[in-house]
Amino acid sequence: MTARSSAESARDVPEATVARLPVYLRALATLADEGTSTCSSEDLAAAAGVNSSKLRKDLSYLGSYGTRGVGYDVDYLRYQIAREIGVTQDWPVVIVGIGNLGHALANFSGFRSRGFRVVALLDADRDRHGEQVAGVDVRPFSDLEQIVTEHGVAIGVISTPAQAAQDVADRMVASGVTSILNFAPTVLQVPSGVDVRKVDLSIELQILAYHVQRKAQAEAEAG
Amino acid sequence: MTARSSAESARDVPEATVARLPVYLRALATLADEGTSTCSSEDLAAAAGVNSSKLRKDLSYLGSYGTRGVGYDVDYLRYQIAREIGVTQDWPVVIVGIGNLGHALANFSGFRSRGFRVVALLDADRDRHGEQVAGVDVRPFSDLEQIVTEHGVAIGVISTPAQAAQDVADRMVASGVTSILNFAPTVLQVPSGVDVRKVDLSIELQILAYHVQRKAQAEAEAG
DNA sequence: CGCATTTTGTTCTCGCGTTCACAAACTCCT
DNA sequence: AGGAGTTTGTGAACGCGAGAACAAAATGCG
Ligand SMILES: NC(=O)c1ccc[n+]([C@@H]2O[C@H](COP(=O)([O-])OP(=O)(O)OC[C@H]3O[C@@H](n4cnc5c(N)ncnc54)[C@H](O)[C@@H]3O)[C@@H](O)[C@H]2O)c1
Ligand SMILES: NC(=O)c1ccc[n+]([C@@H]2O[C@H](COP(=O)([O-])OP(=O)(O)OC[C@H]3O[C@@H](n4cnc5c(N)ncnc54)[C@H](O)[C@@H]3O)[C@@H](O)[C@H]2O)c1
Repeated sequence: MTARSSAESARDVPEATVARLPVYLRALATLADEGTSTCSSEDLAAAAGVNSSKLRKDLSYLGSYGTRGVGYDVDYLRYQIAREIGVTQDWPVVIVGIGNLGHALANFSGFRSRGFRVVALLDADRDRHGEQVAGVDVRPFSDLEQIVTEHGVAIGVISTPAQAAQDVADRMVASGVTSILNFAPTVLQVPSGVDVRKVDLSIELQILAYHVQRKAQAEAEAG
Repeated sequence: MTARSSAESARDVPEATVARLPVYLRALATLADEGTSTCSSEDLAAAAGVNSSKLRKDLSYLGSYGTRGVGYDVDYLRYQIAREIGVTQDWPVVIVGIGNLGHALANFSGFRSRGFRVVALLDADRDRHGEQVAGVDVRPFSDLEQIVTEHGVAIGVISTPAQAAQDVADRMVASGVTSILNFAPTVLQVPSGVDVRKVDLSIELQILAYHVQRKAQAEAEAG
Protein backbone atom coordinates (compact mmCIF):
# COMPACT_ATOMS: atom_id res chain seq x y z
CA MET A 1 0.00 0.00 0.00
CA THR A 2 2.16 2.83 -1.26
CA ALA A 3 1.46 6.55 -1.36
CA ARG A 4 -1.34 6.55 -3.92
CA SER A 5 -3.64 9.01 -2.22
CA SER A 6 -5.77 10.93 -4.71
CA ALA A 7 -6.42 8.41 -7.46
CA GLU A 8 -8.39 10.84 -9.63
CA SER A 9 -6.66 9.88 -12.83
CA ALA A 10 -4.85 6.59 -13.12
CA ARG A 11 -1.12 7.24 -13.27
CA ASP A 12 1.28 5.51 -15.66
CA VAL A 13 -0.06 6.85 -18.92
CA PRO A 14 2.14 5.25 -21.60
CA GLU A 15 4.58 7.61 -23.28
CA ALA A 16 3.11 6.93 -26.72
CA THR A 17 -0.27 8.01 -25.40
CA VAL A 18 1.12 11.16 -23.80
CA ALA A 19 2.54 12.17 -27.17
CA ARG A 20 -0.89 11.86 -28.77
CA LEU A 21 -2.95 13.68 -26.14
CA PRO A 22 -1.95 17.11 -27.50
CA VAL A 23 -3.10 16.00 -30.94
CA TYR A 24 -6.49 15.04 -29.55
CA LEU A 25 -6.66 18.35 -27.75
CA ARG A 26 -6.05 20.21 -30.98
CA ALA A 27 -8.61 18.13 -32.85
CA LEU A 28 -11.18 18.79 -30.14
CA ALA A 29 -10.47 22.53 -30.35
CA THR A 30 -11.11 22.40 -34.08
CA LEU A 31 -14.35 20.47 -33.58
CA ALA A 32 -15.47 22.95 -30.93
CA ASP A 33 -14.73 25.86 -33.28
CA GLU A 34 -16.91 24.19 -35.89
CA GLY A 35 -19.73 24.10 -33.38
CA THR A 36 -19.65 20.37 -32.65
CA SER A 37 -20.69 19.61 -29.09
CA THR A 38 -20.56 15.80 -29.16
CA CYS A 39 -18.43 13.39 -31.13
CA SER A 40 -17.85 9.67 -31.41
CA SER A 41 -14.43 8.07 -31.07
CA GLU A 42 -14.62 7.50 -34.82
CA ASP A 43 -15.10 11.23 -35.51
CA LEU A 44 -12.34 12.33 -33.19
CA ALA A 45 -9.97 9.66 -34.43
CA ALA A 46 -10.49 10.84 -38.01
CA ALA A 47 -9.83 14.45 -36.99
CA ALA A 48 -6.68 13.41 -35.15
CA GLY A 49 -5.47 11.09 -37.88
CA VAL A 50 -5.39 7.93 -35.79
CA ASN A 51 -7.16 4.61 -35.50
CA SER A 52 -10.36 4.82 -33.39
CA SER A 53 -9.35 1.79 -31.38
CA LYS A 54 -6.13 3.45 -30.41
CA LEU A 55 -7.94 6.64 -29.51
CA ARG A 56 -10.34 4.84 -27.17
CA LYS A 57 -7.54 2.98 -25.49
CA ASP A 58 -5.58 6.20 -25.04
CA LEU A 59 -8.56 7.93 -23.45
CA SER A 60 -9.21 4.97 -21.20
CA TYR A 61 -5.92 5.67 -19.43
CA LEU A 62 -7.27 9.01 -18.29
CA GLY A 63 -10.59 7.72 -17.08
CA SER A 64 -14.02 6.97 -18.44
CA TYR A 65 -15.18 10.24 -19.92
CA GLY A 66 -17.47 9.03 -22.69
CA THR A 67 -21.01 7.69 -22.80
CA ARG A 68 -21.64 4.35 -24.47
CA GLY A 69 -24.03 4.61 -27.36
CA VAL A 70 -23.50 8.39 -27.47
CA GLY A 71 -19.87 9.45 -27.63
CA TYR A 72 -17.86 12.20 -25.97
CA ASP A 73 -18.87 15.70 -24.93
CA VAL A 74 -16.34 17.84 -26.75
CA ASP A 75 -15.89 20.54 -24.10
CA TYR A 76 -15.81 18.10 -21.22
CA LEU A 77 -13.27 15.81 -22.84
CA ARG A 78 -11.23 18.81 -23.86
CA TYR A 79 -11.03 19.97 -20.28
CA GLN A 80 -10.14 16.51 -19.00
CA ILE A 81 -7.28 16.12 -21.47
CA ALA A 82 -6.04 19.65 -20.78
CA ARG A 83 -6.08 18.86 -17.08
CA GLU A 84 -4.22 15.60 -17.57
CA ILE A 85 -1.53 17.33 -19.66
CA GLY A 86 -1.47 20.20 -17.21
CA VAL A 87 -2.34 23.06 -19.55
CA THR A 88 -5.36 24.38 -17.69
CA GLN A 89 -3.08 27.16 -16.52
CA ASP A 90 -0.26 28.84 -18.44
CA TRP A 91 3.34 27.66 -18.10
CA PRO A 92 6.05 30.31 -18.08
CA VAL A 93 8.73 29.68 -20.71
CA VAL A 94 12.11 31.26 -21.49
CA ILE A 95 13.66 31.28 -24.94
CA VAL A 96 17.44 31.50 -25.24
CA GLY A 97 19.03 32.49 -28.56
CA ILE A 98 17.02 35.16 -30.34
CA GLY A 99 18.33 34.81 -33.89
CA ASN A 100 16.38 33.75 -36.96
CA LEU A 101 14.54 30.93 -35.30
CA GLY A 102 14.25 32.60 -31.90
CA HIS A 103 12.46 35.55 -33.48
CA ALA A 104 10.00 33.24 -35.21
CA LEU A 105 9.34 31.38 -31.97
CA ALA A 106 8.88 34.61 -30.01
CA ASN A 107 6.41 35.86 -32.61
CA PHE A 108 4.50 32.59 -32.64
CA SER A 109 1.01 33.30 -31.36
CA GLY A 110 0.16 29.65 -30.82
CA PHE A 111 2.17 29.72 -27.60
CA ARG A 112 -0.39 31.69 -25.67
CA SER A 113 -3.41 29.84 -26.95
CA ARG A 114 -1.96 26.45 -26.06
CA GLY A 115 -0.97 26.93 -22.46
CA PHE A 116 2.36 28.73 -22.55
CA ARG A 117 3.58 32.25 -21.86
CA VAL A 118 6.96 33.60 -22.94
CA VAL A 119 8.29 35.41 -19.89
CA ALA A 120 11.77 36.17 -21.22
CA LEU A 121 13.92 36.27 -24.34
CA LEU A 122 17.64 35.90 -23.67
CA ASP A 123 20.65 36.31 -25.91
CA ALA A 124 24.40 36.53 -25.36
CA ASP A 125 24.83 39.16 -28.06
CA ARG A 126 24.85 42.67 -26.53
CA ASP A 127 23.64 44.15 -29.82
CA ARG A 128 20.33 42.35 -29.43
CA HIS A 129 19.63 43.56 -25.90
CA GLY A 130 16.80 46.02 -25.51
CA GLU A 131 15.16 44.96 -28.77
CA GLN A 132 11.51 44.07 -28.35
CA VAL A 133 10.04 40.98 -29.99
CA ALA A 134 6.30 40.45 -29.70
CA GLY A 135 6.24 42.86 -26.77
CA VAL A 136 8.98 41.13 -24.78
CA ASP A 137 12.43 42.63 -24.21
CA VAL A 138 15.54 40.75 -25.27
CA ARG A 139 17.75 40.57 -22.20
CA PRO A 140 21.27 39.35 -21.35
CA PHE A 141 21.75 35.62 -20.93
CA SER A 142 23.14 36.29 -17.47
CA ASP A 143 19.63 37.22 -16.31
CA LEU A 144 18.59 33.60 -16.69
CA GLU A 145 18.78 32.49 -13.06
CA GLN A 146 16.95 35.53 -11.76
CA ILE A 147 14.12 35.10 -14.26
CA VAL A 148 13.78 31.39 -13.68
CA THR A 149 13.50 31.76 -9.92
CA GLU A 150 11.32 34.85 -10.12
CA HIS A 151 8.73 33.32 -12.47
CA GLY A 152 9.14 29.71 -11.42
CA VAL A 153 10.11 28.71 -14.95
CA ALA A 154 10.28 24.94 -15.50
CA ILE A 155 10.51 24.90 -19.29
CA GLY A 156 13.28 26.37 -21.40
CA VAL A 157 13.70 26.60 -25.17
CA ILE A 158 17.14 26.59 -26.77
CA SER A 159 17.54 28.19 -30.21
CA THR A 160 21.22 29.07 -30.10
CA PRO A 161 23.90 27.67 -32.41
CA ALA A 162 24.86 24.08 -31.64
CA GLN A 163 28.17 24.87 -29.99
CA ALA A 164 26.48 27.05 -27.37
CA ALA A 165 23.61 24.68 -26.62
CA GLN A 166 25.27 22.47 -24.02
CA ASP A 167 26.43 25.46 -22.01
CA VAL A 168 22.98 27.02 -22.17
CA ALA A 169 21.43 23.74 -21.09
CA ASP A 170 23.83 23.43 -18.15
CA ARG A 171 22.97 26.90 -16.94
CA MET A 172 19.28 26.29 -17.37
CA VAL A 173 19.48 23.16 -15.26
CA ALA A 174 21.57 24.95 -12.64
CA SER A 175 18.92 27.66 -12.46
CA GLY A 176 16.11 25.18 -11.87
CA VAL A 177 14.75 24.40 -15.33
CA THR A 178 13.66 20.75 -15.50
CA SER A 179 12.47 20.50 -19.10
CA ILE A 180 14.21 21.65 -22.26
CA LEU A 181 13.07 21.93 -25.84
CA ASN A 182 16.20 21.95 -27.98
CA PHE A 183 16.30 23.22 -31.56
CA ALA A 184 20.08 23.12 -31.84
CA PRO A 185 21.46 20.10 -33.70
CA THR A 186 23.29 18.60 -30.73
CA VAL A 187 22.78 15.82 -28.23
CA LEU A 188 22.44 17.46 -24.84
CA GLN A 189 23.81 15.81 -21.72
CA VAL A 190 21.60 16.50 -18.73
CA PRO A 191 21.27 15.01 -15.25
CA SER A 192 18.57 12.41 -14.71
CA GLY A 193 15.30 14.00 -13.79
CA VAL A 194 15.65 16.61 -16.51
CA ASP A 195 13.62 16.08 -19.68
CA VAL A 196 14.93 17.01 -23.09
CA ARG A 197 12.98 16.98 -26.32
CA LYS A 198 14.60 17.91 -29.57
CA VAL A 199 13.32 19.32 -32.83
CA ASP A 200 15.69 18.88 -35.71
CA LEU A 201 14.70 20.04 -39.15
CA SER A 202 17.60 18.32 -40.89
CA ILE A 203 16.77 14.98 -39.32
CA GLU A 204 13.17 15.22 -40.45
CA LEU A 205 14.22 16.05 -43.99
CA GLN A 206 16.75 13.24 -44.05
CA ILE A 207 14.12 10.75 -42.96
CA LEU A 208 11.91 11.95 -45.80
CA ALA A 209 14.83 11.73 -48.21
CA TYR A 210 15.47 8.13 -47.22
CA HIS A 211 11.92 7.17 -48.11
CA VAL A 212 11.97 9.07 -51.39
CA GLN A 213 15.13 7.23 -52.34
CA ARG A 214 13.69 3.90 -51.28
CA LYS A 215 10.55 4.44 -53.36
CA ALA A 216 12.68 5.41 -56.35
CA GLN A 217 14.81 2.27 -55.96
CA ALA A 218 11.75 0.06 -55.61
CA GLU A 219 10.34 1.50 -58.82
CA ALA A 220 13.60 1.09 -60.67
CA GLU A 221 13.82 -2.55 -59.66
CA ALA A 222 10.19 -3.27 -60.43
CA GLY A 223 10.17 -1.29 -63.68
CA MET B 1 13.15 -15.41 -55.96
CA THR B 2 11.86 -11.89 -56.37
CA ALA B 3 13.50 -8.86 -57.98
CA ARG B 4 16.29 -8.39 -55.48
CA SER B 5 19.04 -7.61 -57.92
CA SER B 6 21.72 -5.41 -56.38
CA ALA B 7 21.79 -6.57 -52.78
CA GLU B 8 24.44 -4.08 -51.74
CA SER B 9 22.57 -2.97 -48.64
CA ALA B 10 19.96 -5.18 -47.07
CA ARG B 11 16.56 -3.58 -47.53
CA ASP B 12 13.89 -3.34 -44.82
CA VAL B 13 15.70 -1.07 -42.43
CA PRO B 14 13.29 -0.67 -39.46
CA GLU B 15 11.65 2.74 -39.22
CA ALA B 16 13.06 3.34 -35.74
CA THR B 17 16.55 2.80 -37.15
CA VAL B 18 15.95 5.13 -40.09
CA ALA B 19 15.02 7.88 -37.64
CA ARG B 20 18.35 7.45 -35.83
CA LEU B 21 20.67 7.28 -38.83
CA PRO B 22 20.69 11.08 -39.25
CA VAL B 23 21.70 11.40 -35.59
CA TYR B 24 24.63 9.06 -36.17
CA LEU B 25 25.56 11.02 -39.25
CA ARG B 26 25.65 14.24 -37.27
CA ALA B 27 27.66 12.63 -34.46
CA LEU B 28 30.17 11.31 -37.00
CA ALA B 29 30.47 14.76 -38.54
CA THR B 30 31.28 16.19 -35.11
CA LEU B 31 33.86 13.48 -34.47
CA ALA B 32 35.45 14.10 -37.85
CA ASP B 33 35.63 17.84 -37.13
CA GLU B 34 37.44 17.04 -33.89
CA GLY B 35 40.00 15.09 -35.88
CA THR B 36 38.87 11.61 -34.86
CA SER B 37 39.48 9.07 -37.60
CA THR B 38 38.35 5.89 -35.83
CA CYS B 39 35.76 5.29 -33.15
CA SER B 40 34.23 2.40 -31.25
CA SER B 41 30.51 1.76 -31.07
CA GLU B 42 30.74 2.94 -27.47
CA ASP B 43 32.24 6.29 -28.51
CA LEU B 44 29.75 6.89 -31.28
CA ALA B 45 26.83 5.80 -29.14
CA ALA B 46 27.84 8.28 -26.46
CA ALA B 47 28.11 11.06 -29.04
CA ALA B 48 24.71 10.16 -30.44
CA GLY B 49 23.07 9.75 -27.05
CA VAL B 50 22.02 6.12 -27.47
CA ASN B 51 22.84 2.70 -26.12
CA SER B 52 25.85 1.10 -27.86
CA SER B 53 23.96 -2.13 -28.36
CA LYS B 54 21.25 -0.32 -30.24
CA LEU B 55 23.80 1.51 -32.34
CA ARG B 56 25.50 -1.72 -33.40
CA LYS B 57 22.22 -3.33 -34.29
CA ASP B 58 21.16 -0.27 -36.25
CA LEU B 59 24.40 -0.28 -38.22
CA SER B 60 24.13 -4.00 -38.83
CA TYR B 61 21.03 -3.35 -40.96
CA LEU B 62 23.17 -1.37 -43.40
CA GLY B 63 25.96 -3.90 -43.65
CA SER B 64 29.12 -4.80 -41.82
CA TYR B 65 31.18 -1.66 -41.90
CA GLY B 66 33.22 -2.02 -38.72
CA THR B 67 36.28 -4.00 -37.77
CA ARG B 68 36.12 -6.23 -34.70
CA GLY B 69 38.63 -5.32 -32.08
CA VAL B 70 39.10 -1.92 -33.73
CA GLY B 71 35.88 -0.02 -34.34
CA TYR B 72 34.61 2.09 -37.23
CA ASP B 73 36.45 4.32 -39.65
CA VAL B 74 34.69 7.64 -39.20
CA ASP B 75 34.83 8.86 -42.80
CA TYR B 76 33.92 5.48 -44.29
CA LEU B 77 30.96 4.93 -41.98
CA ARG B 78 29.85 8.48 -42.58
CA TYR B 79 29.78 7.90 -46.30
CA GLN B 80 27.93 4.61 -45.95
CA ILE B 81 25.21 6.12 -43.77
CA ALA B 82 24.91 9.15 -46.06
CA ARG B 83 24.53 6.78 -49.00
CA GLU B 84 21.90 4.72 -47.22
CA ILE B 85 19.88 7.82 -46.33
CA GLY B 86 20.42 9.20 -49.79
CA VAL B 87 22.16 12.45 -48.98
CA THR B 88 25.31 11.97 -51.00
CA GLN B 89 23.73 14.40 -53.46
CA ASP B 90 21.57 17.42 -52.70
CA TRP B 91 17.79 17.21 -52.71
CA PRO B 92 15.86 20.16 -54.09
CA VAL B 93 13.27 21.50 -51.66
CA VAL B 94 10.48 24.08 -51.89
CA ILE B 95 9.20 26.06 -48.91
CA VAL B 96 5.64 27.37 -48.99
CA GLY B 97 4.56 30.13 -46.60
CA ILE B 98 7.33 32.68 -46.09
CA GLY B 99 6.18 34.32 -42.84
CA ASN B 100 7.97 34.30 -39.51
CA LEU B 101 8.89 30.67 -39.59
CA GLY B 102 9.41 30.47 -43.36
CA HIS B 103 12.00 33.23 -43.16
CA ALA B 104 13.88 31.40 -40.42
CA LEU B 105 13.83 28.19 -42.43
CA ALA B 106 14.99 29.94 -45.59
CA ASN B 107 17.86 31.55 -43.69
CA PHE B 108 18.85 28.27 -42.07
CA SER B 109 22.32 27.41 -43.31
CA GLY B 110 22.16 23.82 -42.07
CA PHE B 111 20.06 22.94 -45.10
CA ARG B 112 22.92 23.07 -47.54
CA SER B 113 25.42 21.29 -45.38
CA ARG B 114 23.07 18.38 -44.72
CA GLY B 115 22.03 17.43 -48.22
CA PHE B 116 19.29 19.87 -49.17
CA ARG B 117 18.98 22.87 -51.44
CA VAL B 118 16.14 25.39 -51.31
CA VAL B 119 15.13 25.91 -54.93
CA ALA B 120 12.07 28.07 -54.32
CA LEU B 121 10.22 30.11 -51.72
CA LEU B 122 6.50 30.47 -52.39
CA ASP B 123 3.84 32.61 -50.77
CA ALA B 124 0.26 33.51 -51.60
CA ASP B 125 0.70 37.09 -50.41
CA ARG B 126 1.52 39.43 -53.34
CA ASP B 127 3.29 41.85 -51.01
CA ARG B 128 5.96 39.27 -50.32
CA HIS B 129 6.74 38.52 -53.97
CA GLY B 130 10.09 39.72 -55.23
CA GLU B 131 11.58 39.85 -51.76
CA GLN B 132 14.83 37.95 -51.49
CA VAL B 133 15.54 35.67 -48.56
CA ALA B 134 18.98 34.12 -48.34
CA GLY B 135 19.49 34.85 -52.02
CA VAL B 136 16.28 33.17 -53.19
CA ASP B 137 13.30 35.10 -54.61
CA VAL B 138 9.89 34.78 -53.01
CA ARG B 139 7.52 33.81 -55.80
CA PRO B 140 3.76 33.30 -56.24
CA PHE B 141 2.30 30.06 -54.96
CA SER B 142 0.92 29.43 -58.44
CA ASP B 143 4.47 28.80 -59.66
CA LEU B 144 4.54 25.60 -57.61
CA GLU B 145 3.86 23.07 -60.36
CA GLN B 146 6.34 24.61 -62.78
CA ILE B 147 9.09 24.64 -60.18
CA VAL B 148 8.42 21.11 -59.00
CA THR B 149 8.55 19.65 -62.49
CA GLU B 150 11.47 21.81 -63.57
CA HIS B 151 13.71 20.90 -60.62
CA GLY B 152 12.30 17.44 -59.95
CA VAL B 153 11.33 18.44 -56.43
CA ALA B 154 10.21 15.53 -54.26
CA ILE B 155 10.22 17.24 -50.87
CA GLY B 156 8.06 20.19 -49.83
CA VAL B 157 7.96 22.18 -46.62
CA ILE B 158 4.73 23.80 -45.41
CA SER B 159 4.98 26.80 -43.09
CA THR B 160 1.65 28.47 -43.81
CA PRO B 161 -1.13 29.00 -41.29
CA ALA B 162 -3.05 25.85 -40.41
CA GLN B 163 -6.13 26.63 -42.46
CA ALA B 164 -4.10 26.89 -45.68
CA ALA B 165 -2.00 23.78 -45.07
CA GLN B 166 -4.34 21.15 -46.50
CA ASP B 167 -4.81 23.10 -49.72
CA VAL B 168 -1.06 23.60 -50.06
CA ALA B 169 -0.49 19.90 -49.45
CA ASP B 170 -3.08 18.96 -52.08
CA ARG B 171 -1.41 21.15 -54.66
CA MET B 172 2.02 19.85 -53.77
CA VAL B 173 0.86 16.28 -54.24
CA ALA B 174 -0.84 17.18 -57.52
CA SER B 175 2.42 18.71 -58.73
CA GLY B 176 4.42 15.61 -57.95
CA VAL B 177 5.76 16.14 -54.45
CA THR B 178 5.86 12.82 -52.58
CA SER B 179 7.17 13.92 -49.18
CA ILE B 180 5.98 16.77 -47.01
CA LEU B 181 7.37 18.32 -43.87
CA ASN B 182 4.50 20.12 -42.17
CA PHE B 183 4.96 22.86 -39.56
CA ALA B 184 1.31 23.86 -39.50
CA PRO B 185 -0.69 22.48 -36.58
CA THR B 186 -3.03 20.35 -38.67
CA VAL B 187 -3.43 16.72 -39.59
CA LEU B 188 -2.88 16.50 -43.33
CA GLN B 189 -4.84 14.05 -45.47
CA VAL B 190 -2.70 12.70 -48.28
CA PRO B 191 -2.99 9.77 -50.69
CA SER B 192 -1.09 6.62 -49.85
CA GLY B 193 2.42 6.71 -51.18
CA VAL B 194 2.92 10.26 -49.94
CA ASP B 195 4.94 10.70 -46.75
CA VAL B 196 4.13 13.38 -44.22
CA ARG B 197 6.20 14.30 -41.21
CA LYS B 198 5.07 16.97 -38.83
CA VAL B 199 6.89 19.31 -36.49
CA ASP B 200 4.66 20.86 -33.87
CA LEU B 201 6.16 23.14 -31.28
CA SER B 202 3.03 23.22 -29.13
CA ILE B 203 2.85 19.46 -28.96
CA GLU B 204 6.47 19.22 -27.84
CA LEU B 205 5.90 21.80 -25.14
CA GLN B 206 2.73 20.10 -23.96
CA ILE B 207 4.55 16.79 -23.65
CA LEU B 208 7.18 18.52 -21.54
CA ALA B 209 4.46 20.18 -19.47
CA TYR B 210 2.85 16.82 -18.76
CA HIS B 211 6.07 15.47 -17.34
CA VAL B 212 6.74 18.58 -15.27
CA GLN B 213 3.28 18.26 -13.77
CA ARG B 214 3.75 14.56 -13.12
CA LYS B 215 7.03 15.15 -11.34
CA ALA B 216 5.44 17.87 -9.23
CA GLN B 217 2.57 15.59 -8.29
CA ALA B 218 4.89 12.73 -7.41
CA GLU B 219 6.86 15.04 -5.12
CA ALA B 220 3.71 16.37 -3.49
CA GLU B 221 2.48 12.85 -2.77
CA ALA B 222 5.84 11.64 -1.51
CA GLY B 223 6.48 14.76 0.56
C1' DC C 1 -41.07 -2.98 -20.47
C1' DG C 2 -38.19 -5.47 -23.83
C1' DC C 3 -35.45 -5.40 -27.90
C1' DA C 4 -32.55 -3.47 -31.49
C1' DT C 5 -28.93 -0.19 -32.19
C1' DT C 6 -25.09 2.44 -31.14
C1' DT C 7 -20.76 3.24 -29.14
C1' DT C 8 -17.63 2.89 -25.37
C1' DG C 9 -14.09 0.48 -22.52
C1' DT C 10 -11.32 -3.58 -22.24
C1' DT C 11 -9.25 -8.00 -23.34
C1' DC C 12 -6.34 -10.55 -26.25
C1' DT C 13 -3.05 -11.37 -29.70
C1' DC C 14 0.62 -10.12 -32.61
C1' DG C 15 4.62 -7.66 -34.20
C1' DC C 16 8.20 -4.41 -33.50
C1' DG C 17 11.94 -2.52 -31.02
C1' DT C 18 15.14 -2.68 -27.15
C1' DT C 19 18.47 -4.86 -24.55
C1' DC C 20 21.36 -8.59 -22.93
C1' DA C 21 24.76 -11.75 -23.74
C1' DC C 22 28.10 -14.10 -26.37
C1' DA C 23 30.60 -16.08 -30.25
C1' DA C 24 33.39 -14.49 -34.00
C1' DA C 25 37.04 -11.72 -35.57
C1' DC C 26 40.69 -8.60 -35.24
C1' DT C 27 45.06 -6.42 -32.89
C1' DC C 28 48.91 -6.32 -30.10
C1' DC C 29 52.36 -8.06 -27.23
C1' DT C 30 55.52 -11.49 -25.88
C1' DA D 1 53.07 -18.22 -33.43
C1' DG D 2 50.06 -18.07 -29.58
C1' DG D 3 47.47 -16.00 -26.08
C1' DA D 4 45.33 -11.98 -23.92
C1' DG D 5 42.53 -8.23 -24.69
C1' DT D 6 39.08 -5.61 -27.61
C1' DT D 7 35.21 -4.80 -30.10
C1' DT D 8 31.89 -6.05 -33.59
C1' DG D 9 27.73 -8.42 -35.26
C1' DT D 10 23.84 -11.23 -34.01
C1' DG D 11 20.72 -14.64 -31.67
C1' DA D 12 17.37 -14.72 -28.15
C1' DA D 13 14.43 -12.94 -24.46
C1' DC D 14 11.52 -9.46 -23.08
C1' DG D 15 8.40 -5.58 -22.87
C1' DC D 16 5.56 -2.21 -25.00
C1' DG D 17 2.35 -0.57 -28.28
C1' DA D 18 -1.04 -1.38 -32.22
C1' DG D 19 -5.10 -3.19 -33.74
C1' DA D 20 -8.95 -6.50 -33.88
C1' DA D 21 -12.68 -8.19 -31.51
C1' DC D 22 -16.10 -8.24 -28.13
C1' DA D 23 -18.74 -7.51 -23.85
C1' DA D 24 -20.92 -3.84 -21.24
C1' DA D 25 -23.71 0.17 -21.08
C1' DA D 26 -26.58 3.64 -22.80
C1' DT D 27 -30.40 5.27 -26.03
C1' DG D 28 -34.62 5.03 -28.52
C1' DC D 29 -38.56 2.78 -30.36
C1' DG D 30 -42.43 -0.26 -30.50
N1 LIG E 1 16.64 28.78 -38.59
C1 LIG E 1 16.04 27.61 -38.70
O1 LIG E 1 15.05 27.45 -39.40
C2 LIG E 1 16.55 26.45 -37.97
C3 LIG E 1 16.03 25.23 -38.29
C4 LIG E 1 16.47 24.12 -37.61
C5 LIG E 1 17.41 24.27 -36.64
N2 LIG E 1 17.92 25.46 -36.37
C6 LIG E 1 18.89 25.57 -35.30
O2 LIG E 1 18.43 26.51 -34.37
C7 LIG E 1 19.50 27.23 -33.86
C8 LIG E 1 19.31 28.69 -34.10
O3 LIG E 1 19.21 28.95 -35.49
P1 LIG E 1 19.19 30.41 -36.02
O4 LIG E 1 19.03 30.32 -37.49
O5 LIG E 1 18.19 31.19 -35.28
O6 LIG E 1 20.66 30.94 -35.68
P2 LIG E 1 21.13 32.45 -35.43
O7 LIG E 1 22.58 32.47 -35.55
O8 LIG E 1 20.33 33.36 -36.28
O9 LIG E 1 20.72 32.78 -33.93
C9 LIG E 1 21.42 32.27 -32.83
C10 LIG E 1 21.30 33.28 -31.69
O10 LIG E 1 21.84 32.70 -30.50
C11 LIG E 1 22.61 33.69 -29.83
N3 LIG E 1 23.61 33.02 -29.00
C12 LIG E 1 24.78 32.48 -29.36
N4 LIG E 1 25.42 31.95 -28.33
C13 LIG E 1 24.65 32.17 -27.25
C14 LIG E 1 24.76 31.84 -25.88
N5 LIG E 1 25.81 31.16 -25.41
N6 LIG E 1 23.80 32.23 -25.05
C15 LIG E 1 22.72 32.88 -25.51
N7 LIG E 1 22.54 33.21 -26.80
C16 LIG E 1 23.50 32.86 -27.66
C17 LIG E 1 23.22 34.51 -30.93
O11 LIG E 1 23.56 35.78 -30.45
C18 LIG E 1 22.07 34.55 -31.94
O12 LIG E 1 21.24 35.65 -31.71
C19 LIG E 1 20.74 26.69 -34.53
O13 LIG E 1 21.32 25.72 -33.71
C20 LIG E 1 20.21 26.06 -35.77
O14 LIG E 1 21.01 24.99 -36.19
C21 LIG E 1 17.50 26.56 -37.00
N1 LIG F 1 6.55 30.89 -35.86
C1 LIG F 1 6.81 29.78 -35.20
O1 LIG F 1 7.77 29.69 -34.44
C2 LIG F 1 5.98 28.59 -35.34
C3 LIG F 1 6.17 27.56 -34.48
C4 LIG F 1 5.41 26.42 -34.59
C5 LIG F 1 4.48 26.35 -35.58
N2 LIG F 1 4.29 27.37 -36.41
C6 LIG F 1 3.31 27.23 -37.46
O2 LIG F 1 3.93 27.48 -38.70
C7 LIG F 1 3.04 28.16 -39.55
C8 LIG F 1 3.65 29.46 -39.98
O3 LIG F 1 3.87 30.27 -38.85
P1 LIG F 1 4.33 31.76 -39.02
O4 LIG F 1 4.55 32.31 -37.68
O5 LIG F 1 5.45 31.83 -39.99
O6 LIG F 1 3.03 32.42 -39.68
P2 LIG F 1 2.97 33.72 -40.60
O7 LIG F 1 1.57 34.18 -40.61
O8 LIG F 1 4.03 34.66 -40.20
O9 LIG F 1 3.34 33.21 -42.04
C9 LIG F 1 2.47 32.49 -42.85
C10 LIG F 1 2.77 32.78 -44.31
O10 LIG F 1 2.03 31.90 -45.13
C11 LIG F 1 1.50 32.65 -46.23
N3 LIG F 1 0.31 31.97 -46.73
C12 LIG F 1 -0.94 31.97 -46.22
N4 LIG F 1 -1.76 31.21 -46.96
C13 LIG F 1 -1.03 30.71 -47.96
C14 LIG F 1 -1.32 29.85 -49.06
N5 LIG F 1 -2.53 29.33 -49.22
N6 LIG F 1 -0.33 29.53 -49.88
C15 LIG F 1 0.90 30.05 -49.71
N7 LIG F 1 1.25 30.85 -48.69
C16 LIG F 1 0.29 31.18 -47.84
C17 LIG F 1 1.22 34.00 -45.67
O11 LIG F 1 1.18 34.97 -46.69
C18 LIG F 1 2.39 34.20 -44.71
O12 LIG F 1 3.46 34.81 -45.36
C19 LIG F 1 1.76 28.31 -38.77
O13 LIG F 1 0.90 27.26 -39.10
C20 LIG F 1 2.18 28.20 -37.34
O14 LIG F 1 1.16 27.70 -36.54
C21 LIG F 1 5.03 28.50 -36.32
